[in-house]
Amino acid sequence: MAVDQRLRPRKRPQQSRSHETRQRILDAAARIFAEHGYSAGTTNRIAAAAGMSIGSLYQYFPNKDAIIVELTRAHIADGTAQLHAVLAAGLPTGLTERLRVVVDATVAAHTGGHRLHQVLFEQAPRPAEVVDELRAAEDALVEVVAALLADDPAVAVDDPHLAARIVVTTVESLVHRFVTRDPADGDLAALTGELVRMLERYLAGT
Amino acid sequence: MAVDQRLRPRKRPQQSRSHETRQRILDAAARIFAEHGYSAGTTNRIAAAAGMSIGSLYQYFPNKDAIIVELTRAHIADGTAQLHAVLAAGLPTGLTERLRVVVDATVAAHTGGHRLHQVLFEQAPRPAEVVDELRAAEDALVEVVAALLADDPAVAVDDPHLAARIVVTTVESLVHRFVTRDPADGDLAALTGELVRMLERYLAGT
Amino acid sequence: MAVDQRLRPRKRPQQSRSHETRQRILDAAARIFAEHGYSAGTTNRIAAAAGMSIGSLYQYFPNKDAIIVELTRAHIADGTAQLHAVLAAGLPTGLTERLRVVVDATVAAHTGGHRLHQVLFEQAPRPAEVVDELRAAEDALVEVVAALLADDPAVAVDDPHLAARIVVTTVESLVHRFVTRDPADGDLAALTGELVRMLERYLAGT
Amino acid sequence: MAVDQRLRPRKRPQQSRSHETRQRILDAAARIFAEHGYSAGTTNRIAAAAGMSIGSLYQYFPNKDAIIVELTRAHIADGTAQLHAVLAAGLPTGLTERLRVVVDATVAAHTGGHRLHQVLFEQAPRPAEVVDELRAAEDALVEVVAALLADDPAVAVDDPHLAARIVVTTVESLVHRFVTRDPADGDLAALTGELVRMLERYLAGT
DNA sequence: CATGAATGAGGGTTCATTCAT
DNA sequence: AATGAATGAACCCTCATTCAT
Repeated sequence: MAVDQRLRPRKRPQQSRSHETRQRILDAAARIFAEHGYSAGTTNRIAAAAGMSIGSLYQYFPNKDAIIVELTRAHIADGTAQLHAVLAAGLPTGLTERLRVVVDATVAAHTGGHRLHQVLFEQAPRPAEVVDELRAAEDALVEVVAALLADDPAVAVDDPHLAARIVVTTVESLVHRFVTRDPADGDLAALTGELVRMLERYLAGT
Repeated sequence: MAVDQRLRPRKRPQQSRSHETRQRILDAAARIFAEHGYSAGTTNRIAAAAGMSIGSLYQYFPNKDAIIVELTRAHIADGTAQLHAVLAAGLPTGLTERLRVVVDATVAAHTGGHRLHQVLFEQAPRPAEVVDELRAAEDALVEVVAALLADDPAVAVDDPHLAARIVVTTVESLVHRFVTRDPADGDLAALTGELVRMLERYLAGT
Repeated sequence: MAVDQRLRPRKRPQQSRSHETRQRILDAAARIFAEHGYSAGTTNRIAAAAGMSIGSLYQYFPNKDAIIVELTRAHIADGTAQLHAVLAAGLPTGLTERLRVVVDATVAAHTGGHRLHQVLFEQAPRPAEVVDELRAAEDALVEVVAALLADDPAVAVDDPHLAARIVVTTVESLVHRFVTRDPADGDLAALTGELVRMLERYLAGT
Repeated sequence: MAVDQRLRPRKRPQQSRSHETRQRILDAAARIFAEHGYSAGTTNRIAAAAGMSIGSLYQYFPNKDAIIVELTRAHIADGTAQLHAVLAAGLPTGLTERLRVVVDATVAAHTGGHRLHQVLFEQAPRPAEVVDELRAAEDALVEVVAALLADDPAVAVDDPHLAARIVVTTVESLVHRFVTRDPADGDLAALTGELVRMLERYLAGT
């Protein structure tokens, strides 16, 4: 799995100034992509939004896709961090409550940024590298959830690992669907409520 | 709901030859889009793949998006037809068996064409018209499933309609995920098996 | 204005049939060019408006510009005929009245067809051939007017030929300007009235 | 009267270099349009004639018509400036002499650039914006001439405003005609001479 | 003669990327 | 480092014209 040469950052953040500039570009890119979509989110527009020249932008990122990659990485990291924060904050005791918390956290992670999420995960070309990272992040999460399920006496599943994978995937997929498909707020509540119920029954077994 | 003028077909198949040519273009477009993605799937490439000049292509479709729309429509029609065929063939009696059949049909509908599916449903701009059709097709399916659930004594859900929506969405989303994530065949079997189990437990209630 | 079927000969001589088809094309072209302008007046549109296939059109005219040339020729012939008709109908006796009649005839020749006139004389490329014909027609007209001026005792100009050229050109140019520049009807009357007065004073001398 | 968005210049001349480049494009466009006409005056040809890439051209003008607009504006400004220079230089006292000066100035304004003038005023699509400017420029000129006529004791017209409009239009139209019709120099002199005589008699009245 | 599907050069325009200043 | 003018391949699409049927 050779690292794609084209995507390697040109410059290491040797100085904090440099790091700030990178961040300014990423912030601008996030705004621009969310507003214009992938193909209309031109590098010139991003540079303008970041308040710098296009030439400067290319001193921090070798090409447009490298920006996308960074943005995606940050997005993954954010999601992971948010979930880990929730887990670290201490989960409630009941299974239902736990699921509720996780689903809500996922909804929160999507809300507000789902336009960018859409660009990142639906429109932009995603290099194998990022796909791998995404998979790794998900696998890590599955691992954590599997452990939780194994420890929970209320859970009755044969293969906690498989169950964890289904749960994680289902939450992620459905929440994305629900959030993306411009539902009324009431709808979203009803759907997430039923999602929790489905998972609960599944995990609780007969 | 006026039909989007930009997307109107240019030529009615006045001759059987004409109809074949349209189909040739659509087939070529499906191949090209699956291979290159939406933006790199250029009209010139499609024309070349269809073995005709770019001018000819534009005699049959007014623009690139009209091709996408047609492809999407065909895709929806295919899926719908396949599912209705399954339902018409007579469902088995047990709940588990029924779910198994539906999930398998969905997997079959995805297999082979998931690259195209990805382009159609994730990358390409989708005009409101198609979004509406897609929603209508899904709503119709939800209706059918809701009726089935309401009639089934093994099913214990409060709101069959809501349950049907969750089931349909879950099957669709997860199967797409599973198929897209190039899993080994064994994996796919395990995942769909567990998916069936989840839905079964959900619907059977405590 | 359908010709009574029973009265039409069953078979026409090829020549006249061919002639009618040509005319159908020219009529259609006049409509299309007037409505769409030169470049948007495509040969396909013209063929469609003439109720025939594009292939047939090209059996009567070798290319688009040949149609333009024919149309221009017809336009010139029409204008000439109209003016000659006016002259043949017998001019009034007074100089003012005569000028009035000529100006009105020119306005009439422009009115209604000025969109086509514009296309023919402003947008379309005009081959040298047509330019020459146009000049010849104008020269002939100048000749006629010069003779009239020479015979008219009320006219006091040194060089009737030169005066005729100025008169003809002025009438033609200004009427075209007035008609083209979307004037209110009142405006047009005032302008043509003043135009007549200018010419009258010019010709009457001190 | 909102400025047509499509025609807004892309770049303000932030550097003097930039201003020169704009001018280079306009000069090249003037040459190309004069030589090839509007539709055959392609942006690529213009860029090539300006010695730059097509991309550069589009950094300075958002589209082909914006170039036409700019050229037209410059043309109008030139003509206006020339005439105002003549007026400011002090008109001669006699009516004939004054007319002579104005006609000569108009001829001078046309000479050399009449091919471009033809493209600009006959072939190219003219946005409402420019039409308005053109009309405004003409109206201003009419105003000035009307004042001159009203002040001149040798002038005997009922409505100086209307007379001024006729005079201005006539000079403009006929000079354009004369210059366009590639006459020998002698011809041009004779024609403009007679034009002056016509206007003189018209204005002097009986 | 009529048809209309097929052609493909060429049009205007965009945008990621480079490089001289 | 920063700038932004310059680049040009590539995109989508049009339309006059041809030619097999």
